[in-house]
Amino acid sequence: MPQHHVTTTPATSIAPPPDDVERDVLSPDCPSRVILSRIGERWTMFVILALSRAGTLRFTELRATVGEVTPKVLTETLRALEADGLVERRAYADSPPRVEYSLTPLGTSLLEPIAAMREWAEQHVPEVLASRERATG
Amino acid sequence: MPQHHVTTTPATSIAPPPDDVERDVLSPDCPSRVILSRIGERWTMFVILALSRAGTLRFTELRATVGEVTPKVLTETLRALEADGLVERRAYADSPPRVEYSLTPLGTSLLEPIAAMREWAEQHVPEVLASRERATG
DNA sequence: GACGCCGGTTACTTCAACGGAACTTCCCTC
DNA sequence: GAGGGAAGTTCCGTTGAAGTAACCGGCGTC
Repeated sequence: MPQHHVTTTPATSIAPPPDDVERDVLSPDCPSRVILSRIGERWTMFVILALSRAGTLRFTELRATVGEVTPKVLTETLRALEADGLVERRAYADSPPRVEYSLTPLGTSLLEPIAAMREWAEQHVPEVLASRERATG
Repeated sequence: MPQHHVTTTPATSIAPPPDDVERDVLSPDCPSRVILSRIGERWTMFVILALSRAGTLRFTELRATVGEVTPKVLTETLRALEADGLVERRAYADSPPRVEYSLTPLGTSLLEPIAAMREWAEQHVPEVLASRERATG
């Protein structure tokens, strides 16, 4: 007895022609969403910042910088960054194998907006955390 | 590199005292991670941008702007943003109920780094997507 | 007195991210 | 020929965000 023909979640087409901002941010191709969801992933920022300071790092060096990422997850992170053109992977046919990772120019250019976000974060996240605590803890 | 008694996966405490950048970005309280993982969530940017343009919106207005978010998820998103002090929720004892959402000053201040990120995204995400496509598609 | 609206809630399911542990290949050294 | 090191891969399990679908409570209207 679906009294509520409220179509619980229909809403398709109840929206007035949404302007570009709203539509944009919902699209899987929305530029902001593409990049924010990438750098919002657990280990992405770690890799980018580590490479930005070191210039070039090998797989095990990246891993040794923090003892808590498993090789599987680090590989996934690096492959994603490589696919996005943000990180370059250079493999040498040495033995033992040697693979070096570094930021591409594109990856380097991302450091600027990241810095802006970091600045805001360092200034304001204490407020955010305090507010979060007030709301139940 | 003196220490190569590096065991395969334990890695707890093999890391040399990491400097602040690396340690920081790993902490759950790392300012950057706090804010990036918040705005990286599926609907957060939508809410922030919609409120920044409209000033104030009611629950159903937010929902109507795009017909694809369920009330449950929108509620969760708004509650999280409210707990973080980024969004303000004002409920009126009217009938039918009326609830208005708007950005707090803190939430408004976040628009600036978001704009920087959006600018980068609009300039460079096409490259990212092209690169992604090259890598298998 | 059922209907509909608003702003939700509750219960269940699905999916991708993340994590743990062990195994692999190639070559080198002991 | 045992072991080691680099850079992974494979299998499996957990978790949490997101989605589906349905229900609710006050109130004003028909």
